Amino acid sequence: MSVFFSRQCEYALQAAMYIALKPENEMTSIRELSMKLEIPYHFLAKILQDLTRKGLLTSLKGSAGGYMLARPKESITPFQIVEAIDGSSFLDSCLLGFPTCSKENPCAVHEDWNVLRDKLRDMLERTNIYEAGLSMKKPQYTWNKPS
Amino acid sequence: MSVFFSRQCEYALQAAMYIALKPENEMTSIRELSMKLEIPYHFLAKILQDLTRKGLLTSLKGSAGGYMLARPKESITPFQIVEAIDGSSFLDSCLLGFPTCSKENPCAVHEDWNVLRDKLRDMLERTNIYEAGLSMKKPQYTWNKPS
DNA sequence: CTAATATCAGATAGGTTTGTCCGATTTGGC
DNA sequence: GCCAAATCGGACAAACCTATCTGATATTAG
Repeated sequence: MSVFFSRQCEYALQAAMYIALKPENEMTSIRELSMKLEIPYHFLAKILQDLTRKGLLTSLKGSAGGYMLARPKESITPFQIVEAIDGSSFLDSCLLGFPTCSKENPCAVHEDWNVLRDKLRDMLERTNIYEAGLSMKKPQYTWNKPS
Repeated sequence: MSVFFSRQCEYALQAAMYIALKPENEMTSIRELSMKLEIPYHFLAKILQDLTRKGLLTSLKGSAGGYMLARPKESITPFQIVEAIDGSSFLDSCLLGFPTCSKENPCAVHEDWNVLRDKLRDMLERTNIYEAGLSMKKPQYTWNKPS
């Protein structure tokens, strides 16, 4: 059990925050991301392709190629990344796994889980990947941070 | 992504709550659980064997055999079921998937996630599987509920 | 033009989780 | 004692997720 998100989604979030800290219009290669974030190269490649298809990144082939954000770094939220990779089904599925779970036909933790889920969503939507990247003290992200 | 817990864990919680609503010392068979809760028979069998090995259920072979709770129904929390099946690693792992995440070296959502996780744990620990079963309005659980 | 260096696309391998099958064993009822 | 009904145990299959490999394509530098 990868806590909540899939591995792909975790890697996507890590990569997006990393790219957001780079100067705008500067390309970031899979190689760099893979090495700095310790993510398997080819696996990461697939994920970045996915994010590109979903319109969150733009890519450029050839030497000096790589990826950059498709939109302003402050306009992309972690939630949008999650949505692109894992989808948003966690927002309306039952914690206990009951196929039908509703206000009229609730499971034992239906309401409590609703509250927590909203907080989780809020956490992923009230910030953006740039601010999130800035807030991190991890060395993979601090080394190229503006001072 | 099965929202948070594994399928096995969801089934274990569903089954435990069901058994907790049965009269004490009455055996519940895999067949009954499987049909009422719509859980694959053989898969459920494995899970119940697991819960038995972990000391949460007791089993009896032969006709009129089945499973019952190993301890008083009010003393078993949903959290204990989760712990037995999925473990409790979700309590100390990073939401964004960073291998090392700590107060000194936090990820972007470290503190927020800590708070949510504590609430989640509290939700699973402040009740027991009997109360949880009683609180459900789902027909699978209400049909044999005391009035 | 050529070489080097990127991404792109598809096939494939490995691992884990989910789900199935079957024979063995135990228990209760006749 | 015998049969029916239940769990037990191990092997197996299917699906999904993670990860790898390879050839094709595009771009830049020289």
